[in-house]
Amino acid sequence: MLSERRLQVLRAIVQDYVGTEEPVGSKALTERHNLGVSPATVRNDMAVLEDEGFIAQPHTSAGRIPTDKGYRLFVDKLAGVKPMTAPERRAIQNFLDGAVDLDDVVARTVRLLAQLTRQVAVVQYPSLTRSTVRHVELLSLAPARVMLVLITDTGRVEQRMVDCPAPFGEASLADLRARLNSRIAGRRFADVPQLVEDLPEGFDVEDRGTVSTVLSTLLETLVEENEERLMIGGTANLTRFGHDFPLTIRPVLEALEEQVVLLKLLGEAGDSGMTVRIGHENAYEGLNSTSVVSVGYGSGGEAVAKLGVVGPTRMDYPGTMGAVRAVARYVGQILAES
Amino acid sequence: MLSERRLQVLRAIVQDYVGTEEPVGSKALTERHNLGVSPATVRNDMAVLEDEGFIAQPHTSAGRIPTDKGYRLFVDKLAGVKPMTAPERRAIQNFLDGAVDLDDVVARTVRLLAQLTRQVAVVQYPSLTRSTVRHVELLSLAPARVMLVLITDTGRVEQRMVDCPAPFGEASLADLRARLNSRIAGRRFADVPQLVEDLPEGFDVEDRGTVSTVLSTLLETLVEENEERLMIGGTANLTRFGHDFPLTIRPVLEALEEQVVLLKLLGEAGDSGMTVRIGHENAYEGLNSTSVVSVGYGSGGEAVAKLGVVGPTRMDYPGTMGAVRAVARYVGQILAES
DNA sequence: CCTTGGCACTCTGTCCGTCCGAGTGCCAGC
DNA sequence: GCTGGCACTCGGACGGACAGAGTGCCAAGG
Repeated sequence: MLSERRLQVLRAIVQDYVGTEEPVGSKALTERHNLGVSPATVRNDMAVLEDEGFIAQPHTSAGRIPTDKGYRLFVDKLAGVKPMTAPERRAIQNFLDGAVDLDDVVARTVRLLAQLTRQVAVVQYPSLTRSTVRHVELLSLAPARVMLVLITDTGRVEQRMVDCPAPFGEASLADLRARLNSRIAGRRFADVPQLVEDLPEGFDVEDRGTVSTVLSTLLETLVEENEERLMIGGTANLTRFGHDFPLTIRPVLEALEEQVVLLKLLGEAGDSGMTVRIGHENAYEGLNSTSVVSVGYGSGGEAVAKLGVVGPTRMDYPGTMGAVRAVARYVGQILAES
Repeated sequence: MLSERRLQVLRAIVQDYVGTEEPVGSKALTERHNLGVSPATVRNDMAVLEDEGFIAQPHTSAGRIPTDKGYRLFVDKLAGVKPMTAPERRAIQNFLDGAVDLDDVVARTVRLLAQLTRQVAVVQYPSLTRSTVRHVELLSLAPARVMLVLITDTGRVEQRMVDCPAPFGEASLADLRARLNSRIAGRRFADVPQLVEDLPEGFDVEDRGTVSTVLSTLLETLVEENEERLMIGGTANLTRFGHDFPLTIRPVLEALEEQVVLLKLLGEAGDSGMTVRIGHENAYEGLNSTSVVSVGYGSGGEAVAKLGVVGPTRMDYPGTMGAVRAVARYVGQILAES
């Protein structure tokens, strides 16, 4: 186990490196933080920290920089979450309050997060699986063509075109609409399949084909759209990444374009509380030099989706975590109100 | 007026520079293109081209690179549009054919464009102004709460919550729904306001307030959502921009985040045919070192939105223009089918 | 009048050697 | 266990020399 002072040294190294982006040496450390010991002592501590794998030197006779393992320790043990100041909190609330619909809420959240953390923000749309059906609407567009519109309690709307095997009268449509809604309105998406299982049986034989088609499209929508969507922003902040540009930034941009990758990334993060994935802890290779800070958010006590930021491993963890947490909290409030 | 050979020299300079990214000199030119004259002659021609502002040298005794004006001339007079090959066209069609809804069409188009041109792709969602109403649906969510769903002929769906001044019965709602649709279904958005102007008059006094509220929300939707949306992709291609990275790439990323900027950019482009804006021709400063190639697309003969790519001024114009044109054409077809 | 080969000139990028400073590891002494 | 001292290493900056690419200009030739 590392002594208290060695932990302090590590903390100091992380803080300085995050600030200056330059390898930090023993002398500079003792000057900026009053550790009460001489550079020589710090050097000894650094040697130990390096042996243990918490820090490394880019080349002989350069200062030390934290390793992923070093950041891990820093996040777990040495750093708290820096709370937002009151004015910041007010600003967040004001900014989010202006949103008019779900898209707008998500868009504003992305902007806000990117601005607060000066990093790349990722916000997942509230998931369908955990949300409930508010209403299902069926519209007849042509004799054998129906549009299915699904409205969720989070304000999300999905629509699908259904080509019916046989013409379907207005009366039957109204009937189906009524029965469908009485069964599934207010219910969770996950429960829908079994709730509608025997629905076709109540209809005339000639309509059953169409009813089944509509239902299977509905179920498809639930599953397909479960491939959740997300929105990203603040990519311009990538330019602050480092000096060895193209190489670092390219894979990150590529990862950000692949929603699948990002969704997996968020999915792997723990369900409750804030998750910080540092460098190589990220399964996706392109993000091996980045850290991902994410947290769930939701209208009630339960998380319906996640949001977070992607930044260089060399980031201000306490500040970033504070911002992410605060934004998640306020977004949850906004969703609960609407 | 420039002689035929001088134009050829300019064309050769543009082609070589686009290929190599390096200033091109007289000797290299005569070697790669058989102009039938000596380097010395080419030098004279280059001096003239430089006087006229078509090319420039980064520093004395370096080769020449085209100026914005040079690219302009190249695009207008010297280069055609390179048509896609048959396999490419098939690939485009196959890829777009798999789309399931409007979002998917747009998403696929963005990917495709980015991949074909290896640049940043921008696709605007089909505009509401020029499209027509397919159906308006009204759902009663609570006694005094109505959800308005608007479906366009391009498959776009917009929804709005309406808080009514007074409770509104199901019968009245059905009545309104029927009257509304009979008036505006199939009509252009621009015509809707006057078509519904006197609609409240046909209702009972106690319902008129609600009807007006619903109508004004509908009109708002038309206007508000006219702030068109767009999707971008291929930002990873920005890493191929140039060597002087952060400075070049940053403003571009910023511009891409500002949908307003992009929409204005597309909006300024000519309505018919392909538009190429080169370097400083772009009003937005951050894009002064980029070129934007855009074109309208639509389901019928008429353009309902635009798509295009953003890339370095040093781009393969014929190839890019060919790809943009081909994609626009196929997207139009897909929209027409659905 | 246009083209051409020749020539002197001007830059830039690169290579190389030198030097300085920051930082280290180790050791002896407190 | 801390500290000061010391020798060592290495990377980055500086500067001069050099090669190469490219130019502009000029005089000669078609």
